[in-house]
Amino acid sequence: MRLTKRLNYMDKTPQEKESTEQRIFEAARALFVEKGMAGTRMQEIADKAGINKALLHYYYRSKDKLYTAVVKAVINVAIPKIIGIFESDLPLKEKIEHFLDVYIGLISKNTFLPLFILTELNKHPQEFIDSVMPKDLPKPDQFFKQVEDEISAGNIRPINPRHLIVNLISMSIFPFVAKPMEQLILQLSEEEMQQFLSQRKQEVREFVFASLRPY
Amino acid sequence: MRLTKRLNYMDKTPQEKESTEQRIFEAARALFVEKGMAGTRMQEIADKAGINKALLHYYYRSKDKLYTAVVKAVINVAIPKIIGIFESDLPLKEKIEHFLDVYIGLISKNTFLPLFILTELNKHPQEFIDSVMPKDLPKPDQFFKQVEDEISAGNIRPINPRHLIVNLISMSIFPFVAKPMEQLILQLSEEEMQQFLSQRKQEVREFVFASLRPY
DNA sequence: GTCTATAAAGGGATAGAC
DNA sequence: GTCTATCCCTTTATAGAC
Repeated sequence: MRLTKRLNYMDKTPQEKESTEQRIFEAARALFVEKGMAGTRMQEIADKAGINKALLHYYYRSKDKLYTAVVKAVINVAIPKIIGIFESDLPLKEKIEHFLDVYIGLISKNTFLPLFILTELNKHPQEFIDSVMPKDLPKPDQFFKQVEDEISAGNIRPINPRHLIVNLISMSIFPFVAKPMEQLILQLSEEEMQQFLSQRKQEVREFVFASLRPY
Repeated sequence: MRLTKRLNYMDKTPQEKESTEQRIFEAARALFVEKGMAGTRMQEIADKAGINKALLHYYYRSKDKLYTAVVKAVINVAIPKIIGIFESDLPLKEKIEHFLDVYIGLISKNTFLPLFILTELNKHPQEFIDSVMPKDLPKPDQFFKQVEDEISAGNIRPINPRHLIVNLISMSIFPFVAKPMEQLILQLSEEEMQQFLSQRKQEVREFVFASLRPY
């Protein structure tokens, strides 16, 4: 029985590529993210991984342990990725554009992921704040300083950089997560909605830059 | 056996206040919203309602029917409430302020609700678009016109009103739903985070108004 | 490591008394 | 309307052969 620790579930060392353990993990990840812990059957995971149910218990002792492994891996990959973008060396406006590019691109292809992470983090908030924070989590300090410099230079209006980050993330992630809700509210057809979402990147960019204009 | 239709789960006619059926519904609502359909046990619902498991099946024939009743009620209350605010008779800026007031107030007390609605709507998007849309769903047309009038009058810069609504909703709801995630990203303590969220109303107001300034 | 077979527990649903 | 007792299918977990 093995219970391998893996920080990044996307890591694939050449030797063990497509090992049974990995196939199990990947199948579990996909299903848990889509249907949640309680909504996923061990049998489904086994089927998707192309192996037998008993093997799941051989590699991961219980459903609970398998689930926990998935949750930790997913969150430990996603959070640093978000922060990482803010820590690049680009100038502020390019950084914001880059963030919107990468983000809106990623999310529109991974609809389930944000909801899964949000739900999970809400279920055990303290656990993750404790277990993830101590690590090598990058800090958005550089971004904060950059914003303050631009304010001092009179290039943008005064603004609390933390709220700016939260506004950016909110306007990038939420519309995709809440797509069906918005479709209801805005009364758009599927095609119109698709069209609407494809405009987001440009619209958010314009909205934010307009807001940052100095008074 | 009864299967009462109730549009608003907060309705309580004086006579049947705290009827068994209502207590069941309310217990089910609280648990389903918090833990989802698959994550909630019929036994839990019975316990919370202070009655026996068999009674659940007496009032609602199956778990599935009970769940469906809850989901429809919750969504049929929430969506019109969101749109309703945009249809009031206030001038644009007051309307935006009113929206932020009501919204940020409501959501900060009901953390689970938005995630539940989003998850549900993502699971059966078309079903709800069909079953909710035909009804008396108010349309945000008045708000759209109002925005266009202000643009024509030169009071605000040109902006697509749909994106404005989505920006407002995103910046209001998301930060509360994603509280633990933001705590990780911004590296704030629980108290600092509480403090941060209490500033949201004012910050979003300022951010939006700054963005709407004419060029 | 991987399988088949089976135990053990969990949980939705119903029967029937009151 | 409400309860107790019980059924029975589903699902997790283990035993043991290969």
